[in-house]
Amino acid sequence: MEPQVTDAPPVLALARLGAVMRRAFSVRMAEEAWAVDAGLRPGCFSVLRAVATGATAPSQRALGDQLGIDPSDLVGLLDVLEAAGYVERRRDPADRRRYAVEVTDDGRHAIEQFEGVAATVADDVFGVLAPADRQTLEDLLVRVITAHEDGAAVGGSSS
Amino acid sequence: MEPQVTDAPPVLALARLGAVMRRAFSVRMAEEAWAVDAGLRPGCFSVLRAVATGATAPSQRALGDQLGIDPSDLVGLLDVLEAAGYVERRRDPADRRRYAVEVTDDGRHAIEQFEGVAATVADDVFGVLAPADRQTLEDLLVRVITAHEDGAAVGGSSS
DNA sequence: CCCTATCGTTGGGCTTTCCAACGATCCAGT
DNA sequence: ACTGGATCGTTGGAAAGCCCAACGATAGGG
Repeated sequence: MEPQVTDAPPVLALARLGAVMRRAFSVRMAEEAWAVDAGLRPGCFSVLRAVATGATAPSQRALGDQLGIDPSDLVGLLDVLEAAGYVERRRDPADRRRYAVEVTDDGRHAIEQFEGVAATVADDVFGVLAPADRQTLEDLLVRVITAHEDGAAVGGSSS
Repeated sequence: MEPQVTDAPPVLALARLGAVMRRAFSVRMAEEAWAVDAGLRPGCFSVLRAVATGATAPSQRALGDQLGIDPSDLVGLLDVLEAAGYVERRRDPADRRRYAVEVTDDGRHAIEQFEGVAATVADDVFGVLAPADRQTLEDLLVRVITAHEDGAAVGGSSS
């Protein structure tokens, strides 16, 4: 049998795979007391890591553009992160409209924690592949993702 | 410096990429009159193609299990597809609880249409890679997806 | 014949995502 | 110095997707 389960352009299938990963991550994270107590949502970790990996403390708009998150949604995510003590909002002295978002030591520690959880999820999803193939897949994915993070919206809001 | 733009387990980044693809597909599909008139939503096409590619006319439960879609959500998607004339719900004579969902000729034609749109989206997303790398990536993704379609829930509702 | 399980369906709740508008602040031109 | 337009963060609400609980209709086993 084997009736062509997925065809050439697996667009919606990949979308579904992404949703599955997000949900799996959310479920695993719900078991971590430190995350639940702080009210951390899945999106918080994307933001936290973007803040930590960026060279300089970015503004919220720069964060939103990089991650493709609407600035209005970023507010709530940063509120949670700041309440948890993982980031700090400081006024940019050069432009007092902006906040310079900086990660704290606790924030860096939290990143290590949740990356362990992410690794578990990745094992569940990519574990079906041989190690070499898995490495190849992850490398290619990172290339695609970083290419689109650099500011190229795919098909959406071209105002 | 070189602060690791994306780390080893790109879990949330892949989730975001999937969301971007879904949205891009939705936007492109909103420009197609035949799709808008029928009220087709992104999920409809996953279902339609699953019905068409399956060997025998599946039941709605089988469809939901295969695609990871809740049976309750499948109802609305099939309602739209049936109203558009792309599928037909026939009572399974052997078990009158079940519907045997069959694709129509119009449905097959619609699949060709929307797969062209999906190819456009795939070009936008994967076009940043060299053709050989893109082919490798798509092959590996298909392998991962099919492996999880065969009935292995990743992290969520494992009863 | 009865009791349990399954199928499709309905309804509701939760989360994420997107969009419009508003005060505060910066910048350019006069 | 003042003013008009643009940008930043924030608020509020709308829309869509996903998941769970419950219900009638039907099938199957004791």
